[in-house]
Amino acid sequence: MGGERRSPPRSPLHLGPWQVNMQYDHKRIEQEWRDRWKAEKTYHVENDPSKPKYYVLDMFPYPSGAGLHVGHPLGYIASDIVARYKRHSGFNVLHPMGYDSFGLPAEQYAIQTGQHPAKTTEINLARYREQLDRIGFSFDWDREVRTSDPNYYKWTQWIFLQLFDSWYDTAQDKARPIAELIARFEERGCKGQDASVLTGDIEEFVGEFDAAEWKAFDERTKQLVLQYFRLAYLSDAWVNWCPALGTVLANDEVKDGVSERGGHPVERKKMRQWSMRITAYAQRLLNGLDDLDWSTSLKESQRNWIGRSEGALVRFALTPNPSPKERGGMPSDPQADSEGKRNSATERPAYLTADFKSASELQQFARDNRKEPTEAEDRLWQVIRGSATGGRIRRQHAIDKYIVDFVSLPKQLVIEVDGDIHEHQEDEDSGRTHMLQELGFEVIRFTNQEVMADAIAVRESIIVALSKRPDFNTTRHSPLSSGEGQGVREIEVFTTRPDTLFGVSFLTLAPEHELVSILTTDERRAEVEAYVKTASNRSERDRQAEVDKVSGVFTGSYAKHPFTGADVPIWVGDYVLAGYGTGAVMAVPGGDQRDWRFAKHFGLPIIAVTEGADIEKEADERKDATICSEGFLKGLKVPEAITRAIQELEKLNAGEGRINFRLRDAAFGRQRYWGEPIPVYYKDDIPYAVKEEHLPLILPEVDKFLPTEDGEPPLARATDWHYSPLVGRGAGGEGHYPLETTTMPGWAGSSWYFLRYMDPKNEGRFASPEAIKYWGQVDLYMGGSEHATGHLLYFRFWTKFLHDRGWLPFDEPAKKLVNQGMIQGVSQSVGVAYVSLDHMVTKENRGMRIPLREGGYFEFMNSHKFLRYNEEGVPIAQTVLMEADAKLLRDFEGMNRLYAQEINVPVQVVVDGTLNVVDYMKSLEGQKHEDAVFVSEAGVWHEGKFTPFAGAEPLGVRTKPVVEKMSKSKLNVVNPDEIISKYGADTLRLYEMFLGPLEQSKPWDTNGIEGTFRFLRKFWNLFRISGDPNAPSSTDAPVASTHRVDLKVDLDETEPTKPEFKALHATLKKVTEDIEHMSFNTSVSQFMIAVNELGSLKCHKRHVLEPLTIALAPFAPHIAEELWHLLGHKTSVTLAPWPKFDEKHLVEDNFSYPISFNGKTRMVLELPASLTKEEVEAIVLANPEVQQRLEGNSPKKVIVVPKRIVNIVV
RNA sequence: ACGGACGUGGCGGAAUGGUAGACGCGCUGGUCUUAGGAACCAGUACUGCAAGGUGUGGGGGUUCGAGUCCCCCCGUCCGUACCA
Repeated sequence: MGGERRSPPRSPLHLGPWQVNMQYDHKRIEQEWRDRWKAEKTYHVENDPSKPKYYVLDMFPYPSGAGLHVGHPLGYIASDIVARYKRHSGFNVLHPMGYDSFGLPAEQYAIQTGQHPAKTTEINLARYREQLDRIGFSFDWDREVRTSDPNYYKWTQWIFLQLFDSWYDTAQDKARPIAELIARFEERGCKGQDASVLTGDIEEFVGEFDAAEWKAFDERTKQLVLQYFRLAYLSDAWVNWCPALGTVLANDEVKDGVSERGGHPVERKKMRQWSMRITAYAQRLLNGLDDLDWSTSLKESQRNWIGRSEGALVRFALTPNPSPKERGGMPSDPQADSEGKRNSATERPAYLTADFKSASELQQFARDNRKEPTEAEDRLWQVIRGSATGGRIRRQHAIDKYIVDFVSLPKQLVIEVDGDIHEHQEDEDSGRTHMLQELGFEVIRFTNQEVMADAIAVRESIIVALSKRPDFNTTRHSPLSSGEGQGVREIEVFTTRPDTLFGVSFLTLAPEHELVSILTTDERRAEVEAYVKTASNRSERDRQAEVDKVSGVFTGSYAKHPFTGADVPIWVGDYVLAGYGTGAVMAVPGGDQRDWRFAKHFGLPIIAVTEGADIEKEADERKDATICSEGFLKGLKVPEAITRAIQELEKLNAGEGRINFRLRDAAFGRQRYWGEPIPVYYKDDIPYAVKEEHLPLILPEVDKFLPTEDGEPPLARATDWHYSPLVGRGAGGEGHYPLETTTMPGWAGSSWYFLRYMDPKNEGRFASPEAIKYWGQVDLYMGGSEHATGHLLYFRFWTKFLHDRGWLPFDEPAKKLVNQGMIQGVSQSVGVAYVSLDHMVTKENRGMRIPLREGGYFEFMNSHKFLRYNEEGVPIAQTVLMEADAKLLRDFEGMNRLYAQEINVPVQVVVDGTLNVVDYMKSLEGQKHEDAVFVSEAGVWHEGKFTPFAGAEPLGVRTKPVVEKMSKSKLNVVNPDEIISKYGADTLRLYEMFLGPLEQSKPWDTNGIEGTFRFLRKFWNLFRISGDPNAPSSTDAPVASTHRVDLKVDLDETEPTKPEFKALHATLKKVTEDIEHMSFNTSVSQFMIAVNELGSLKCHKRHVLEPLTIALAPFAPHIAEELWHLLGHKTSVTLAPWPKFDEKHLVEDNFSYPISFNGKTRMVLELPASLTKEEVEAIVLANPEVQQRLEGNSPKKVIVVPKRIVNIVV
């Protein structure tokens, strides 16, 4: 194998056996140095506190099976240059690499092939590593981490447990151990502020209780209450369910209604689900952005994703008439869990993200409406609440005109507890039961005595009854209303413009809003239900596509305006999103264009709210307008009016200032196999943490990677998926409890990996405090902008959390972040048409004609020569490929029964814009267009034969280049391995950097690479290297042996001349500055300039070439290392100190002054650089050419900027 | 629609408010070669025979001086997308 690497350079100069001029042989050099670096652990990094540290990190790659294309290493090369540069500059540099090796693609592949994902992942990693190794990165592979390694995910699980064991204390504004919350409950219970649950997607909230009540709760109830506070929590939440992938996805994993990976449709589904309370950190995630050195676009993306908006929550009281109380419903219990549909992350005051009633309001409510729940009801509630029955039971829920005791909505099962009242009202009860059955509900009844005697037995009966019911899971269609245990009193809306309150002419509810059915009057019910049904049947995509269509319907009900007391009609409209704010808006057609369009469409009143608005034409959304509404806001500017309106609302207890976030809590459980097991077991259906000493909880073996027949996640297939706190994981039995069967999402492992690199082998902690203190934050984080709202948000969230709990001294992971741009591919496209049979053989018997570029036609005659036949010998449609020339295509499209389009052909079979037909045909063997007819300007190809038009030479089909994303499916992928074997890794590295600014997207053009390759060869030749090409190469010797001795340099040891020094130091200066500014394309240019200059100066001096070699080392490490050793050094160039540039070599005696007249440069005068302004002016004006240009006029003004320019104003 | 980035030769792209087009590709001509898809030399924004003139998406402004700063418009790309 060494022999092959030693193969002679492409054009050896046959000067004789000895002292041959040795040409740059990248294959030999690169292989040799890669081996030696590995053997000598050149890039090994110690945690060495005596040296300043620098942490350069690349975003965690997920190695798919597809392998790298030339776009992938771009960021790695840039970060490697910085890492190497910092090392030369005296820093101890941490520049690690590892793999995000859990994930969906490997699992999908496993399902398809039956192979264990660990195995296919291993293969992918090996291939990825091999490709990385070829590029010459300075990674310390001893620090490699893999998220799927139990030694790694042990700590991912540990962090999960920390989150499970924490709650967010809004007073201290940080996460605290849950024990502190328990202590607080024991001391003062849960009241007011404390009772506020903080979350986006959670739909329940904790009632108030005092210390005594807390202590009286049984263990189960306590645990259920704590669920509402934990940062990792289990709840019934609306999730993005992807049926094709069989799992839940986080919001950032869904794009345009389909999964980001694979593009499968995603639907909204309500599921019991692990979530992460990232919403608690919304404000801090926002604030933290200000101090980060990240690109503005990335910070903007995060700001938009978090979506903070300030405004007010306004309560519109409902007019009495249609309220359920008056319609015969029973009064309700405000202390029971109030659902109040919180999809929003509405907060108050700072970080509270759930909606909740203010204490005063609750009390008032309680006074008005309190219904003492019977003891039996309460008893039963304690045992069936939450998820005790396997699904959620709601209490005191309004159905049609009744309020039932308990109901399971998905199962449409009503549970009634009959006390004395019912016994006296049997007639009425049977009517009620009948009515509920009409509505599709089953009703089961228990007596007070039954419940009091054995509530658990009653629960079991309920569970049995539930299990017999089909799963309706159609909450939004059910004729249900306001939520658990609460009569409808008001509608809450969120608005950013409370100053426009006087312009409210109607309210609009989202079709999914829970008040819709209860507010709908009987005469409007049919219409409203039809509308809601249509709206809900439309997919997210349809809805998005039809944003300009106005639709809606009136419910028949009215609300009261908080200021004027006027009746405000309540409408339903699908322009209101259920998921944002409260799912209801106050419509101000005069101030909001969406409301305006709705009002215009339905003829609703449009009230002017601002001065100077032309409300007939459009709404006035200006934020600097003056309010014109009569009343206390009149004459105020918008910002002042907002403040004033909020004050007035608060006075009336009709609303208050609010901050609303768009950010939702993140779904954390995946119904998949290939991920970290969530270290939780269930006792009595309550999740408990697996003990730390039992971590890692190893991913179990399963027979198949598919869900079970009951739809349980794959982990449920494992036979040993039980846990005992005493002995750990086991097969079950006494004292063993079932373990959680969902696994963590891909982002779990990547949210903290930067910490593990600091101390990757630590068995006692995720990383030692010393290592964390030393390495600290990432100094440079390099990666793609596609992670803006996913990884980078979770990454920051976990860091802040670990900081809160005292594990980290900093609360942001990466100070500086750079997004490398994409390298785009250049696709080559041709036209394709499918010519139908009847067109070919009929058409007035003329056969098929193809119009040609220069006019005229090529005719497929009636010979059927080009027809394709199927097995029965019947001719079928023929594929025709032709030049992707617009005219040609157009002509095809215009012809009957033809279908024409453009397709890409592999870039490998295109040379200089011409498709090599023969190669292409070969690549298509057995595929779609295998027997296509190719029509080019010169003739027609068919079955490998060329039929020329008169006099034409055989020619391929001309292709059209299109710049687009580089991807396998677009057939435009350029593989780095091919580039490396032809030009070497150093050339690849230089060229990728040379292509353009790092952060910009730019197309890859392999043709341009020759320039950088030539540069390296020229640089090599400056060293005048000679040797014996037949001498044994050190590549045949053990890798650790000393460097080969058969090459030598012929350098000039004398002191460099001034121009030589200048060429060197100008380069050192520019390159140093450019690396600091990450402007690598210009540093490569500068190296080229230097080499060109030194070449024309015929400079072969050690004192010039040696520093230049060090400066080149970060960019082209292999050649630099080789030359460094040829210069006589015994240690790696990596250890050489960075050469300092000296300004004195750049000082010129003379300066060529551009002389401009009125700013336009007309001539250049070389003058001594030491001259003062006045001297320059005098000399310039005395110059005859200047005089000639002045034509005797004296200049109005002369501007002299020393060593820069002279400008003469005439 | 909103937010962000950007707009310079045939192409990728240079240019602290100071000679626009560095460097590279491509192209043209030449040298050397059996040959060139090797190497080297020269040229290459546009226009004009030339002197010269014109040029950084368009228009306006600030300045002695604008690719660069400010305002308006046009266009491209990337996010987000009825967010109240």
